[in-house]
Amino acid sequence: MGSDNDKHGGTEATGPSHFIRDIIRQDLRAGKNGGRVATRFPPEPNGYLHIGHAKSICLNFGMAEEFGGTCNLRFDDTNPDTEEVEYIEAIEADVAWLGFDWGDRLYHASDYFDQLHEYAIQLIETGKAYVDSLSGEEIKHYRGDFYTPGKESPYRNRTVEENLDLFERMRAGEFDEGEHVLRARIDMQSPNMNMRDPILYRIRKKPHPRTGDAWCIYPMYDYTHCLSDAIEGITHSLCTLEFEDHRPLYDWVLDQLPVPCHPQQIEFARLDLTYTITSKRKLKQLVEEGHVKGWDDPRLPTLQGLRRRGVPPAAIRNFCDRVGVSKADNRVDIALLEHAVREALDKHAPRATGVLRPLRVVITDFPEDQVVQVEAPVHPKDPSFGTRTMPFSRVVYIERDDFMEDPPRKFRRLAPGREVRLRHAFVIKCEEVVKHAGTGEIVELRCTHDPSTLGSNPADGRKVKGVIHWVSAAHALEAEVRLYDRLFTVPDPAGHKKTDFRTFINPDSLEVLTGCKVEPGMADAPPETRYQFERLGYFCTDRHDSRPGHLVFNRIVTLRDTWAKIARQQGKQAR
RNA sequence: UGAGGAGUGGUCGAAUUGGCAAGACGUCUGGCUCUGAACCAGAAGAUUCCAGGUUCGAGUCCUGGCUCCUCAGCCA
Repeated sequence: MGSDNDKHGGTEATGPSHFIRDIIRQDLRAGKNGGRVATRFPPEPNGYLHIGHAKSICLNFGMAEEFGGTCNLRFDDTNPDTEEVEYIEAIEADVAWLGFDWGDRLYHASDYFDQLHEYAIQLIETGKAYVDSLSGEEIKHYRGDFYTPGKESPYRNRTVEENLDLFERMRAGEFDEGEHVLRARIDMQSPNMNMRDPILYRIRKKPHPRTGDAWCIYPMYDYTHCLSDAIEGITHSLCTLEFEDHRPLYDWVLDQLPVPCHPQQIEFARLDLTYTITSKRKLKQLVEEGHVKGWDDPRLPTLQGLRRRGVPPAAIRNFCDRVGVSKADNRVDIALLEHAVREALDKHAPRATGVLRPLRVVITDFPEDQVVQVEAPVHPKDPSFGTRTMPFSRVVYIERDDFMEDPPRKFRRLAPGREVRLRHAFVIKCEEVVKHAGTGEIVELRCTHDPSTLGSNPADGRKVKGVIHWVSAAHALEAEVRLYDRLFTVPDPAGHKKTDFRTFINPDSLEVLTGCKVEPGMADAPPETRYQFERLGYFCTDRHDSRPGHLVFNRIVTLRDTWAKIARQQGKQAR
């Protein structure tokens, strides 16, 4: 069984190079940073991680590992308004689950609050920062806009002593939120809005998840991030494109202060996926409005959702390697993720039988009381998985889809008068279709079997075209199966200016099937056990709802389904 | 009317110093098969955003345009 902890199965193959790898290589060749590579993954603990974060995690940890460096996990926890320990814990669990190890390098920006405060005082002393007493509204007006240069605040030229005094009193809690802020003194005329005297500290009279009541002033991202990087000795500070405009400020702050090093910020394009959304705000909306059942709903691209769905972490790592790293906006086809999932699972998932929509089949020429234990490989391509046995008896269930009374062309399954192979067992022939007297619904098939076909082809050399799966009615386990499909019906649900993304929610993204029949060998499957249900897809026992005696399976992904494609085309032609 | 980025098959994405436009996913064919899976073999699909220019030769260099993305939180 594919262990989730086999760290790097699937990421071995170093894909084609990308510009960040090239930069690091060049830096190493040039002897920069003393040959060191140090990265970090810096989440803000105000939400759950999703597939987009996975790209960043894989990149940061991946570069460190590739070049013999280190990657820190650092929480960017500078805003007590929105951040919670619950998220901190979930994020740590997610990164670990993904397969990365930060060793003893778990940090928080809040670890540096004292140092940051010290640096702020230095900035004030060197005239690079000042306390502004404009209101929020005024600051906004003074800042100007894209086309209008900003105006300097009347408080911009306070003396160092006055600034020091005010800042100290801000820290001491003498003022209310919004009364004063600490600002960098840069350039109100700058065409880059980030350089128009950005705010460094604001007053927030909120307890912090980690520092409690120790502070009532909190540093802003732009000030905190670069300094945290420098304090940790980060060499390459990888972030997404929207921070490109912030780089001059990142560099400016570091240039003003006696920091131990000056990390290089490099921006790359964030990952977007078709048929889903990754915006924190929209994810939150889906959860809170009940369109999905929580942050770990298996339809969500959150790491928790993917995990619950049954996606192996190695598949996510592999996927992240394949999407590449560039600066172009992109939307990766979710089929690539599905491919990575199938690839990982094909290799590692034991095979099993599950009948989702059972149709009763009576083998009329099979003795009532006889049970044959048929043997089947657990993994047809990997003998090390061993074999299993499945009981075969007079009454079995097959998939309703595997029988058609009036089959179309190319249908290779069961139909009146036709033969089909029951996988790993006998060839059977459909002799009679029994229907409900009132509704006309097919309730049972009556078939005969060829006793010579267990483990061998028909002696007379006739070809049996179809193979279908089955499970013995007397021995089958009952199970609930949750069929998941894409959450949205369009590739870019958030990209329609005039239409809210919620209108594209796929009404069939979840179908719950009860009364499914699965082979008895799965009776003791613990939660988070993955199988391939042959001919159907990959399934995983639900983390929370499944237990031995009460099996609940999530469909991770279907197998590639050529027949579905043919049927679709035939349907189209018929129309 | 500002600044910073980005444009390569349907989707991602490669392409030393300018030298035959990789690869993957997807699509389509065929083969194999006790999973219509997997696997194997093959195919189609590209005026490299546009227009000029330099050059024996341009995705790459130059000029001019076009389109898209990001930025006006005391969020990150």
